[in-house]
Amino acid sequence: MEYNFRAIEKKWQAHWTSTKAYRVSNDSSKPKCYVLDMFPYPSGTGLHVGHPLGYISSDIYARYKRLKGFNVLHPMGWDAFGLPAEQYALETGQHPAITTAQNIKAFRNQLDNIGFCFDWEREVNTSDPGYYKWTQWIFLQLFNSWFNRSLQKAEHIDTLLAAFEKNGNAGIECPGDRAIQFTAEEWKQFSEIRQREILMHYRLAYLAYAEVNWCPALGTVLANDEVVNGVSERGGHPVIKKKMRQWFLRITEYANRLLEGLETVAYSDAMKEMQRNWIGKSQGAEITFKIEGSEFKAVTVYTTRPDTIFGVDFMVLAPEHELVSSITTADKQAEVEKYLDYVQSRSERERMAEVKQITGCFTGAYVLNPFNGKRIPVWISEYVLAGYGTGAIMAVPCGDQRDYSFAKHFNIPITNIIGDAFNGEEANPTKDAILQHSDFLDGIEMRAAMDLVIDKVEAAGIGKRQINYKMRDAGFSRQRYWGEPFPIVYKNGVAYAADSKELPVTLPHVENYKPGEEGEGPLANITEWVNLDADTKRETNTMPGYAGSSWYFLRYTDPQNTAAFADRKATDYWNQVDVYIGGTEHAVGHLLYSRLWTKALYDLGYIGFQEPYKKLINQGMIGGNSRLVYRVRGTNTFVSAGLKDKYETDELHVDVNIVDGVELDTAAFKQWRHDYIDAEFILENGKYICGTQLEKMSKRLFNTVNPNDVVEKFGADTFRMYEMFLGPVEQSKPWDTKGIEGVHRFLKKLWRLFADEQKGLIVKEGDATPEELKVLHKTIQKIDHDTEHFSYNTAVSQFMICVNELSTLKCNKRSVLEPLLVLLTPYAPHIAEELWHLLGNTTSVLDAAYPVFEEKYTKESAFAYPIAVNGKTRTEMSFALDADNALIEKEVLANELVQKWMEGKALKKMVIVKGRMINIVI
RNA sequence: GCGGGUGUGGUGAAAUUGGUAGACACGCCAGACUUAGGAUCUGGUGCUUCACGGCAUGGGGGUUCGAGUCCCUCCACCCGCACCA
Repeated sequence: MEYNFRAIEKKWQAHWTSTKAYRVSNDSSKPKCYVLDMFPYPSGTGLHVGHPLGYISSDIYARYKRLKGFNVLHPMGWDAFGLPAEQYALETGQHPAITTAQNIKAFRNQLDNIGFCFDWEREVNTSDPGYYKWTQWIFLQLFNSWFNRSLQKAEHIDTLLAAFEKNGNAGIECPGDRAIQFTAEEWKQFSEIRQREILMHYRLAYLAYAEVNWCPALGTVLANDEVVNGVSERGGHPVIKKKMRQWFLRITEYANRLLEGLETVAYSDAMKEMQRNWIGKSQGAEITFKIEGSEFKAVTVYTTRPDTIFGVDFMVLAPEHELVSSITTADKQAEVEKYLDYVQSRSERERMAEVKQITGCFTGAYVLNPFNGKRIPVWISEYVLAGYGTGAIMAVPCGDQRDYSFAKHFNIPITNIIGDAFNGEEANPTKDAILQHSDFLDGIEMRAAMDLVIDKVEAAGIGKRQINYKMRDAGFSRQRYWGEPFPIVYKNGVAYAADSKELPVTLPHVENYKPGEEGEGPLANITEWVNLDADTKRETNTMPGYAGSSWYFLRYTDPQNTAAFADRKATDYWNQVDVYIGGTEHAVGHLLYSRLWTKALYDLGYIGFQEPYKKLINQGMIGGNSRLVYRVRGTNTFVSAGLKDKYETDELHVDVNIVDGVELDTAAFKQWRHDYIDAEFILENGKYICGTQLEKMSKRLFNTVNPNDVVEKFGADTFRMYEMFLGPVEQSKPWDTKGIEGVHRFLKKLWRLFADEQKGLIVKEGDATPEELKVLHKTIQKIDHDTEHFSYNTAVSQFMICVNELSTLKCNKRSVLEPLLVLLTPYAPHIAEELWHLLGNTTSVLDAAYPVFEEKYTKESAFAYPIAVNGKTRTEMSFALDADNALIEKEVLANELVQKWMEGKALKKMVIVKGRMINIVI
C-alpha cells in the first residue's frame, strides 16, 4: 500500500466536484470570511509556477478558516477584457472572444490540477455581457453623480440640479473649470446644451478634451499608471501627449478620502506609501503677483513654502501657460517662440530622460512682489508643469535646488533669506532656519512663518490657502475593441446616458480590429451599430481594463443576479474582503480604482462599506533559475560548465525542464531544437553540467516551469506545500525544482505512519503516551498560529518536525494521527482526505473538527538551562521550573565547569531568567 | 535625488520579539540494504584549530549581565517615485 498520489488526487478532486464540496451559501449562521485572489488575465502563455503562490496561500487560509467554523467565500474568475487578446486578434484574425475562451479553459485546467477550493458556481468573467451589463450600470451611476465637497461625498446629479435652480452654483465650485459661475436665474436661462456642458464639469464620469497619453503603436489612450517612463507598460511603445475628447473618472475629488482611507486598512507600509506618493497631497498657498505695467494682468503661483516669499528672485511659467503669449515683450517674442517650438518638438520620453538638462527663456515681463514691490523677472521653462498647481511657480533659489540650478545657469542673482543656512553652493530646503531680509518675517523660524504669510495673503485678498494633489483624473476611454462599450449615445454631439433598460450595450461582432479613420476604436467602423438614427450615434470607445476589475469582488457575492450588480443582502453579508492576495504591480492602478468605485457606490447608498479590502497581502515573485550551456564558438559542440574556461564559448539558455539539477539530459537536448540534433558534448565525469543564473521567470529565458508538469511528477499536495516551504509569502525567491523532493519525501514519510507497503494499514487504537501527546500539541499550537498569520513556511517545517518525531517514536496511533490530518488539510487536502477515509471516517475531512491546543500536554516541569559565564555559554544544567533561585545559584556555583570558567574570580551577579537561561557575571 | 524594504552557512531559510544563532529542507560527505539506484534508511555537515578553544548574523561604533533582534553611522542590493513647486 503505497502513496499513489496521482490516483488519490484525481479521486478526491472528482469526489469534491460531484458532492459540490466547495459550494458556498449566502445564508449561514456561521461568521463569514471573504478570502480573495486578484483574478488573472487569461493570457495565452498560461500559468508558470510563480503565479499560484498567491492562490495557494489564499486557498490554505480559506480552508483553514472553514475548519475553524467560518462560512468562507473563496471565488475565482477572469479579468478577460484587455489589450493582448486584441493584439493577438490583429495578428492572427482570431476573434478575442474565441482566444479568450480557449485561454480560460487552459487556465482552469491548470488551476484545477492544484486542487483549489474555489466555488466555481460563482465564477465571473468581465467580458461576459451578464457581467459587463453591471459595469456599464455602475458607470452610469458615476455619470449621474457629482461630488459634494462640503459633505465630501458623491450624490445624485439631481441634488446638484436642485441647488443650481435655487442658488446657481454659489458655494459649489466647479471642479472642471473653476471660472464657471452663474446665478439661479442664469442657470434657468441656459440652453439645454449649455446646461449639460456645465453638468459635465461636475459629473464623476465625465467627457473632456484633455491632453492624454496617446500610444500610436497600440492605437489607444492609456491611463497614467499604464505609462512607465514615457512608454506603454504593455509592449514598451512610445507614448505622446495628444488632445482628445475622452471619458474620465473624477478620482481627484476622492483624493483626500483615498488618502485617509489608508489609515483604516491593513496594507503593507510600502503599498500605502506608493498610494500616498501617487495621490501626492501637498499643502500650501496660491499667491497672485501683479504684472508690472498692467492694471489687470496677474500671475497666480502655487507654493508650499509661502514663508520664502522674500526670497523670490524670479518666476517661472510652464511653457503651455495661457499668459505666456500675452505677457511676452516685443523684443523677446522671437526668442520665446523659438523656445516654445523646442519644447513642442520634445517627446514625453525625451523630457523624462533629460531631467537634469536646464532650459528656459526670459519673457521680458516682470511681476511685483506683493509684499515689497520688488521687480521679479518672469521666465518660462519646461521644468514647470502645466498640469500641476497653477502652472506657475515663485522661484526661491536659496531654498530649492531646481530654482538654484536654474538661477546659476542663467546668472540670475540670488537673495539669501536664511543666513548661514545657505552656503552659496547649493539650495537648502530647511524649514528650521531663522528668516532674514524678510521684512515682517525677520527673526521668525520658517516653519512658523508659513501661516503668517498665508494669513496676510488671505487678508489682502491676493491668494488663499490651497491643497494640491499630484494625482490626475483617470482617463477612462480606450480606442479599442475588446472592452466594455459605453452605455452612452450622442444626440447632436451631446452625451446622454443610455436608458438602463437597454443594458447591456453588447459588444458587436467585428471582422476587423483596425482603428477607425480618425484614431477612434474599431467600433467606429461598424456604421450600422454606431448610427442609431440620423443624429443619434453611439460612443465608439470602450472602457479600460480596470473597469471590470474595479468591482468584481462585489459580483462574487451574488454572481447570477440579473436585477442588480449584487443583492444588498449579499454585499452586506459578505461585506469587505477580509484578505486580498495579489502582486504589487497593482499598487496604484487597480487598487486605487476599486477603492474609488467602492467609495462611490457607498456614497450613493448601494453598499454598506467604503473600503473594499480589509487586509492586503502581496505575494513575492518567484524568480527563474536559468540553466546555461556553453557552445564552443563556431561549432555545434557544447562544453560542460567546469571545462568551459578552456575554450572560447558562447553562453546559451537551455530549457530548465530538460535539466536535472544542473545535469543536462543530452538526449533531450538534441531533440529540443532541430539544429542541436547533431550536437556533441565535452563532458566532465561523464556528465554535462550546466551553468546557473537567477533572473526573471520568462518564456524567453526558457526558465519557466509549468505547474502541470510539477503536479504530474510529484502531485498537487507536494506542489502546494513546496511553494509554501520556499519562504515567507511576501518575499521573492528563486524557484528550485530540485528542492521539491524534500517535501515529497515528507508526505511519503507521513504516509508510512499510516500504511506499510506490505502490511497495509498499520494504525493502532489505544491511548497516546505523554511524549506523543506533547508532539501533537506542540504541532497544533504552531500550525494554528502560523496558519492564522500566513507564516506557511514555518508551518510546513513544523509538519516535518512532527512527522520526524512521530516516526522516531514509532507512533501509529489514531488519537494522534487523526488530529494531525485535520491540521494538514488546508495544506495537502488530497492526502489528508485519503488517509482520513482510510481511518474509517465517512464524512469529509474538509469539515472535520479543528484540534484544540491544550497546554497541559506541552508543559514541562524542568528546563535544561544554558549556563553562561560573562555571556558565553559553557554548560547546561537542568532545574525544575519552580526551583528556588537561591537553590539554583548554589548548585550552579558548585558546578565543576562553572568553577573552571570563573577562574577563581568573585561572583558579581547571577542573572536567572526562568525557563530561559542563566548568566554568571564575574 | 526622495521614499520603502532587505542583508544570517554552498543554497532556500528559522530564531518563542533582548536570552543556547543556523530549526526545517536542498546540496554535499560517509555508511547500510541492494544486480542497480535519481528508491529507502542511518550518521555527519557555519568557519577555523591536531586538540582545548577561538571566530561568526554586510562593515564600524554604542546601550545591556546578555544584541541577528534596540540605538548611531557607513556600505551593498532590491522595489517604488522621479522636475509635483
